[in-house]
Amino acid sequence: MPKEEIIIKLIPVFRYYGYEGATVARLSEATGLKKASLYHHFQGGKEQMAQAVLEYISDWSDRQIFAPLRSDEPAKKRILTLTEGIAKFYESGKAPCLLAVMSLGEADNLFHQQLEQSLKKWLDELSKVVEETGVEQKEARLRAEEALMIIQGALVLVRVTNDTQPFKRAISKFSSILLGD
Amino acid sequence: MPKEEIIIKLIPVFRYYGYEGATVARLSEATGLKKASLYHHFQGGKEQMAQAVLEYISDWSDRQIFAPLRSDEPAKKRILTLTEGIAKFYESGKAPCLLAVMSLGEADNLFHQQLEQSLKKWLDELSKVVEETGVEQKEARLRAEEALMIIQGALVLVRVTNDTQPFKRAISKFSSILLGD
DNA sequence: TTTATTTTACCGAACGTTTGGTAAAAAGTA
DNA sequence: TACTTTTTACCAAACGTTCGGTAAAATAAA
Repeated sequence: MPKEEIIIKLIPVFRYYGYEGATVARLSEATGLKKASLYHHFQGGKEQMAQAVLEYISDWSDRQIFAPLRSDEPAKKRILTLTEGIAKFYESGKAPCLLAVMSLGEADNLFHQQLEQSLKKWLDELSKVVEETGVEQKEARLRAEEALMIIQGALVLVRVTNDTQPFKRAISKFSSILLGD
Repeated sequence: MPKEEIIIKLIPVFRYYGYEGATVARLSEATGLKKASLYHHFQGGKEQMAQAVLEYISDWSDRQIFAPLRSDEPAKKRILTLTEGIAKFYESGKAPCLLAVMSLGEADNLFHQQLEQSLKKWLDELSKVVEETGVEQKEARLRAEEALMIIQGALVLVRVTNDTQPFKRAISKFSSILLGD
């Protein structure tokens, strides 16, 4: 099995169970590979699997989220495209955010630095495109921050209520916050 | 040691490590009681400890958050008091939300129903007080929802960035969302 | 044949939990 | 009151299970 395919199958386990809840047994079941096969591909064990998943998500974001955000289209249109991307990224609110989930417990000790860096990238990239709509730096930063908060908060609400409606409203708010209504 | 004192010492472990990360060893260390002593107080084991913690937080919220929200003061003032209460509840953003943390992994299977009920209470109580400021039901509900999202999202941002500033801004937004600016 | 991949079988350590017990407090009895 | 019994609170040690991880053998691919 190609490594990328393995990683893709690992992702939802870390996403839904968190680092400590993502046992090697579960990771094995999700990939269809026996434990020892996983250790063949990831000699660093579970930590390396999580690392690979984080890197994969990071690369995926670069390609699917951030690159389109720097296209030559008008800033406002790029923000609307981004909004659709976010909805897919979080599967309409049904998929927890890996970043948020990994910022708890032991995982935070292991990965804090890159989690922080990933979030910083989100803030930076969002800020930048908002600035390009003619908003000054400070205000743009605040809007990026609030937009991310709304999404992260929506993910929690959806998880607890089993209702994706709040996420849809959050997605709508997301773009209106960035665009300033 | 009084049971309440034990529960209070259990809380931060579940809050910071999540259900699966909250090992009995950690719970033992946090309380100062040996494992077997914990099992003396909680025959249902770790699951019962988490249950007790959830109930304690629920009761605490009733007394410290929701009761003041139904006082005889003007609705706007009650909302401002609530805002201060929230800030304390989450220790200015440094303490993760137990509800959000327990909505992941195995804990969600065990406690989903009461987590859902707790969140519903937050939405209901917030909606109600917003309605009392003269806002119609549907709009009040949406404001309550957005206010909770902002707080939940802020907790994630604070956790990842180690910066409580976003939470302070979120707290400010929280009341302005409920009050309609 | 050589190399890469997967599997079975297994390991020590940590997991949540239970056992068997001590010491002190509470309750019952005289 | 004093004595006995019961209950409560706690702990050291061990339980069976599952954890993450490894070694050697079997299989597949080149």
